[in-house]
Amino acid sequence: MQHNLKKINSELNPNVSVDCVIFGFDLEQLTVLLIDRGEISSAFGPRLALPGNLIYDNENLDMAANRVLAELTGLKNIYLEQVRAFGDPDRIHKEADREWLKSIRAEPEARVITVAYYTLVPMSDYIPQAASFAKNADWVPVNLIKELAFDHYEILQAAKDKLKQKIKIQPIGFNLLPEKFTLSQLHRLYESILEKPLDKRNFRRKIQKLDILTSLREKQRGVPHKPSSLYEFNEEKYQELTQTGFDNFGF
Amino acid sequence: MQHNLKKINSELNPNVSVDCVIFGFDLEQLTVLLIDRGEISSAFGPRLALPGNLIYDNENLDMAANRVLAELTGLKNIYLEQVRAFGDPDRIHKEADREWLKSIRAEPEARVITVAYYTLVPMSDYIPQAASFAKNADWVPVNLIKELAFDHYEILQAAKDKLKQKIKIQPIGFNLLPEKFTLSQLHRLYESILEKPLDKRNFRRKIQKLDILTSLREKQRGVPHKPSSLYEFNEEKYQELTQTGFDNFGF
DNA sequence: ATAGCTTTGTGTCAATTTTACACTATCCAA
DNA sequence: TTGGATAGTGTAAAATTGACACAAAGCTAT
Repeated sequence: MQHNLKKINSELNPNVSVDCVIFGFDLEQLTVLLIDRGEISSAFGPRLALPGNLIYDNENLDMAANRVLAELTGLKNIYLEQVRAFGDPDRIHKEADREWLKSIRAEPEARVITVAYYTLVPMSDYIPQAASFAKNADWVPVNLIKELAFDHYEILQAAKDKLKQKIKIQPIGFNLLPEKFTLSQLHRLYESILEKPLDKRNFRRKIQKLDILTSLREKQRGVPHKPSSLYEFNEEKYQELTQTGFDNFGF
Repeated sequence: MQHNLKKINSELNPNVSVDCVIFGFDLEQLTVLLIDRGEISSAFGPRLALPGNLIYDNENLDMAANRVLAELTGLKNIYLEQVRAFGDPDRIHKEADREWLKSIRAEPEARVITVAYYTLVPMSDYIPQAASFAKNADWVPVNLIKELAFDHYEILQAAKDKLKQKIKIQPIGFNLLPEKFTLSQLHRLYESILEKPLDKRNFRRKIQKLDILTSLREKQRGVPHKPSSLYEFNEEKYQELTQTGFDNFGF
């Protein structure tokens, strides 16, 4: 066997990982999919972490993010957008994190930079109980998160910021909702992403003007108040819109 | 000597590099600072590349970008903003690039992901002739660039896009101008960043309303036309503005 | 000195967009 | 039937945008 400077394909690269910030929306608030790392770490610090892992030497970053996400949650073929790279050499400094890495990595002390991705999925795409292979992933309301493993809290904040920006430029929020939804739900969604209240009437007017909603002849049932009508997302118009691009959807 | 899995501090990390997109403005058009790689590569492909290099294992990415920039151009203490990571395993596929790497790197075949940064500097901060240590860096008008080494052309485009976005949200363009400048120069700057014409009167109106310019009692001299008055950038007001944040500076 | 070239600097009006704001309608539960 | 909850709706004032043209000031060449 020769000098092994040139790495074999399909070998893990000990220096580069990807982490995924998967946003959901429970119709009340923004949530994010986190991995419970279990007892090993709980004695020291936060049990929760973003789904992430080292990349292989022969895969590009986008593919790696997709693979890791699939491995940890079963979510497949999700379009993930890059947030940015995080590369503080000290980003893994908590004792619990070091311990945990020892249990799962060949080179736990290697310096790792990570590339963060984010995306939006309907929460129904991932249901914890049903995902047997999932390593204890679960949705957690973003507001309740006070700390995470490694520098994942910082990553989460960066992803939130990116999302805030993005939603002003593209109508991405729809990815978070079920097929049929109400304008109020959409309204709450925007408010929880932007973290500020939006005037109801003005919001509705603005959304309607985008002309990407199809009003269904259907209403909510069983709610203890006036039922709201349901809408669908008009994919065709949406495509047009993102093609031509619209500069300003400022809230 | 022991098994050397744990890397020594201050060792180059063969897997991670940084590249810097340094924008300037020659009062006519947007420019970018490129390194001439010289004859070694010219037989095969583009001689020009972004300033960049591998990071050390013990430095964070932002610091690495700053160090590399200083080493290659002498520019110091520049605030660099991250664009994103680029990690296609095939991003170094041109023959010329491989040859060049062999001449400067210990592990030329290692898979490298790179983290791109960008910033804006007044062109007067870097003057090629004066920089003896600089490895043939020079300003090149962005419009003239058709190809670059590695995937640097793609990186440049991504940096341009980021800049376009950013300038709609923050008045960063001022970093590119000399201390005293005219509104026409600022106008041209915005046009060349946004790559579209802007109505002169409307532009001026909008800028003035920001209230971050101080009109000097001074005019251009020696120009073969009506001299324009010079302005200074009012740092105090600017700070206020970025603090409070302004959502919409849409052109 | 003057004619010609070049760029600066300025205002208005119409159309659009934004903001602020309050009451009735509809369903369920008690 | 009443009370509680949320849905749904319009308008007027203010601010912003977009389109557009001409006189003023300096230099140069004659």
